[in-house]
Amino acid sequence: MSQTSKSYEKIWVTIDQIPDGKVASYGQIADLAGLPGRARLVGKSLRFVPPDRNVAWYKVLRSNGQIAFTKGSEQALLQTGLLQEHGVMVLNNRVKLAEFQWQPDLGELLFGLQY
DNA sequence: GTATTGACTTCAT
DNA sequence: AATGAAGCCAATA
Repeated sequence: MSQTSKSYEKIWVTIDQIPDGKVASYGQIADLAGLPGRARLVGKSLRFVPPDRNVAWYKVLRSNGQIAFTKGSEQALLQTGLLQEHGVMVLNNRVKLAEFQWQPDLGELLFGLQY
């Protein structure tokens, strides 16, 4: 097992903890996964997600609430649709973080990370 | 081994 | 609000 694949695992597990209707930023996920400063690694890892693993990549946004893809791109539109299906309002390629950013409490984190 | 790239973030214009 | 530079670090070439 390489160190990096373990990091990916932690990232994916962390993303799995984001409840429906909430979102998180790349940096936030990196921090919660025990990888402070590795925001870009989170983005990387999402390209490496195996197909058989369901990771809610669409709940991960930039630190300012914007979708990471170019506005109008196919991926951005897809992500927008998925977010809205899950109860997150998306306006002009952005989410209002004040309302929708995930604020994890200790209970949720411990429950998720024990696996 | 060096160089470039990017699903990022922050600070400064 | 918009844009750009710098910092960042693992993956690629």
